[in-house]
Amino acid sequence: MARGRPPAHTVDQVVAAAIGIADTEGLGAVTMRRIAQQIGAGAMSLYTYVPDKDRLVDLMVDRVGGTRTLVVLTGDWRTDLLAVAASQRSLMLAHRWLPAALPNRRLTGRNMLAYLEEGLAALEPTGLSGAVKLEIIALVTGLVATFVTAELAGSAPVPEQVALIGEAVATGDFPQLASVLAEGGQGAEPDFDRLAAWTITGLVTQALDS
Amino acid sequence: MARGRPPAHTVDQVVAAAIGIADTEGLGAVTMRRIAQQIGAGAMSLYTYVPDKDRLVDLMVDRVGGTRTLVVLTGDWRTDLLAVAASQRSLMLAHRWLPAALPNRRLTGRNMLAYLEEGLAALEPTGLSGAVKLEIIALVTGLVATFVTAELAGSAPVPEQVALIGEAVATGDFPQLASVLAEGGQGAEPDFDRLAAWTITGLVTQALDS
DNA sequence: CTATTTCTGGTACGACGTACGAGAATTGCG
DNA sequence: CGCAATTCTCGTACGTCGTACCAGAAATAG
Repeated sequence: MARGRPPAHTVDQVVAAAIGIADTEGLGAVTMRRIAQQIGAGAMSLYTYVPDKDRLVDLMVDRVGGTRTLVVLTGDWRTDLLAVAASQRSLMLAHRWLPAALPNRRLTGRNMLAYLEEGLAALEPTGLSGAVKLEIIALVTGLVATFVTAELAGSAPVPEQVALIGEAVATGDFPQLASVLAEGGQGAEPDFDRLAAWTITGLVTQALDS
Repeated sequence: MARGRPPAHTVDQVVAAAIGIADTEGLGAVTMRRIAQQIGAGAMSLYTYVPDKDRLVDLMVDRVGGTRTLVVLTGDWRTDLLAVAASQRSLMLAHRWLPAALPNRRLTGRNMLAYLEEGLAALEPTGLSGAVKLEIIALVTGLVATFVTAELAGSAPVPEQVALIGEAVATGDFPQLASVLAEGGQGAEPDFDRLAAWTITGLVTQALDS
């Protein structure tokens, strides 16, 4: 068995290389040629392991999903769903490209399915329908991505922007903005856990009420 | 005055053409050559009106922002902030590319500043610091984008995915997922207003408590 | 008229994803 | 052993993108 020329690499090597590049240089630096160079192969050889780049990103997402801390369920849906969200947040902080990569993904990987499974299990005590549970999970994932994106962006205003904004404010058309700029205070980091607790429990409570 | 060859177009024409393409064919179809063709110009002529494509997208975002329904403030921050969010949601539904275009934008346009101004005014009665107010506005914008994205995605599972998921489920490793698939019911559309009310109010309440 | 300024758009370059196909490396069969 | 069948490798090449460059066109100022 195992006829034909033996593969010089593996799918996992390809995906791992891609993740490494994304982690250190951002998602934009992940190109077929760059990955190939990383593992010492020709660009076209990658297509032996992966049908196209879009699927490769799917695999990247699923693979980092495998490193997520699994949640031990308590049976209280509030606690459990928040734990799932917190676990997902850690993952996104470890791989900053993840929030940007998530949109338009196919959820076919086993680790993504495991994530769904975990969320469904957490929501089991609510007695909600499966479809609603899935919708809640999608929303929670989106909310976490939003929070993490805000967290990562921090408040780093580019000088160019400050100049333009200052100019616009000088016209007097934006009094609120003017006084905020005059304040100039640094924004305290919002507490993810508390924000998540409120928004996520709110989500589920709404579903239960309707 | 007005020396030199007169411009054959205007920035507004360029931006409007780009928005038209994005509205009908998606953000991916917006390319310099395509826009140029649309207004009957050479691709390179666009660079007379816009420094580069990234700034053009900034201008697109700001221009559609100008069509947003302005909110009449009541003085109650809950009502007013939710009204701002609802107005932003309508905008995103009218321009489905907006949620995808929003990340990494420069907030230099007057309409974006007007949006911030409106949000700040809505939050004025809370007495929160300017920095925190801005952070809340950013989060609200992100939440609305998340909800709209979920809304637009609907539940349209691709057959290919269903097959792969069914296969994985058949292993018995995902019991929750299995029973959801067996259910097969269609998910009721989540009610944006109620979700927004809960999550956004929660956001501000948290800020007030800390 | 001429010099100056400004906009136009063809050509071209270096990225990108990837189709194609010749060559290399392996196994199975005679 | 030789030879077909199979499978992976990767150089070349095409069509796309954003956009640098620059010669030419069209206007005004003197």
